[in-house]
Amino acid sequence: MYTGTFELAEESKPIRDIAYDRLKHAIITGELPAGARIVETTYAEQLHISRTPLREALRKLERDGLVEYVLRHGVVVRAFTVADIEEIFTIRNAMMMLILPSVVERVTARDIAELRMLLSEMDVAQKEEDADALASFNRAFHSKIEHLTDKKRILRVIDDQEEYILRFSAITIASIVRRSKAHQEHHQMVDLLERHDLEGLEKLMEHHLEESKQTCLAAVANRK
Amino acid sequence: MYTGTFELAEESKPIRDIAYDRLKHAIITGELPAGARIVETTYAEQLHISRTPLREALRKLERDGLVEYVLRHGVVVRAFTVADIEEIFTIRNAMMMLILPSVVERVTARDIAELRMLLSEMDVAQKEEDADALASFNRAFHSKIEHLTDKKRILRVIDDQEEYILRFSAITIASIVRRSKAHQEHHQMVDLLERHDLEGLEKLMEHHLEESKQTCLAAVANRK
DNA sequence: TTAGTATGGGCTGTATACAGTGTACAATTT
DNA sequence: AAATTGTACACTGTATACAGCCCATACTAA
Repeated sequence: MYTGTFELAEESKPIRDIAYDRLKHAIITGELPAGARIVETTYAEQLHISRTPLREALRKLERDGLVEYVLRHGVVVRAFTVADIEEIFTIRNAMMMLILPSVVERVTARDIAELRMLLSEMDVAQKEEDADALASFNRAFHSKIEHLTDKKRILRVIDDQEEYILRFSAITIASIVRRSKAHQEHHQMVDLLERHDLEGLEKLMEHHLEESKQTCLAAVANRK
Repeated sequence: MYTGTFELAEESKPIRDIAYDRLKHAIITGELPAGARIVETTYAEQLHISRTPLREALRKLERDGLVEYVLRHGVVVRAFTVADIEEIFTIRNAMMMLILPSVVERVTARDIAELRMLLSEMDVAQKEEDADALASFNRAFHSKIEHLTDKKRILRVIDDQEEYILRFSAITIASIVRRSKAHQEHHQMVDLLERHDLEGLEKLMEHHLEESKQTCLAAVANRK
């Protein structure tokens, strides 16, 4: 019986999806570190729900690859190796190159305006060194660009891969604040988009992702 | 943290995974066509299981993108458009190009022998025009080559995409029987692998996948 | 000690009960 | 007849009960 334990709106979604979001968030923020075992009864109690919707959430996380299922042992948060990061960025970069033509082709003046709006907010966050704000704006910025494509399936692959590295965003963004070059690159991207300069954008994006990967790799190395 | 030990042996799978496999198979073979609604009670009864494991299977299929969940309406088998096929093959091809270097590097004499064994079985199936046998051998052949890589995540993306087009394999394989050139190409692939000829393999694979895509597209068009 | 063996608790796997919502269709009204 | 309301039914959403496995711990025997 759903007694309104989740007062935080989202009435439309089933509890299992709320549980899914919560668990995913916990994994991404590191609240649930790699190797942590997710015991159904414990988390069901903690979220004030029954095991049924929680288990359905776990099955989704399992297919996402965020947790690993061990027969008759439940699920465990999966660990990440350097090789994983390498592959994730390889995939992401390749997919990005596949969608960029459609992005450049489809971008409108309105999109540019919206991106510039985001940029100005990022300027502030950058100046104030507000890492949290910058993290969310950064994600929104990249997401907005990617979603300009009409290649839904490729986009899905990108989003999927992005999910994995979100775990390190807290760390990597902190260094982006320092590396203001990355922020300059965001401005350049919008300029290139406005000029529909595919080739320039390809080069810049590749460079940008490469730098991002290096930061990510450093973050993973430091974690040990 | 989970530090215990557990049996690595492949024991009996949970019912939910059996249900998952069954449903996936039903979707792939077309037994459950696009648009078909999967009613929990009906299928639970049919598989002689309760709704709980069935629902967990559905959550997996949902994340796979094979079915679509509608709030308070259950799941429906998703449809495929021509654009979907285009994208799937675009992704598959790009990912294939990413793993081929590692495949060429890692392939052993033993692998070549095993592939040749598969080929000889395919020769028979080809001669006897046994489409079913050829379909499974064809899949095994490609799977074997792909799994020579050590890039597990990229491989996963390939496998995921492959899953989608398996639905059309029955149709496409039938035409492969006619197009014996595709079968010749399989022989060439092994030869190129044996010679560690990356460039040649890249070209051949790209061509092979392109032909496969065309057949698939034709199959989808005919379905209407 | 060391190995082998009970045994109890914790947790997963599955079934089932029940609540609540949407839908189809009949009944009623205009 | 068209629109509206009422109502039963079908199906999903969630909770809960219960069985069985697995591991830890304790206990026994050599």
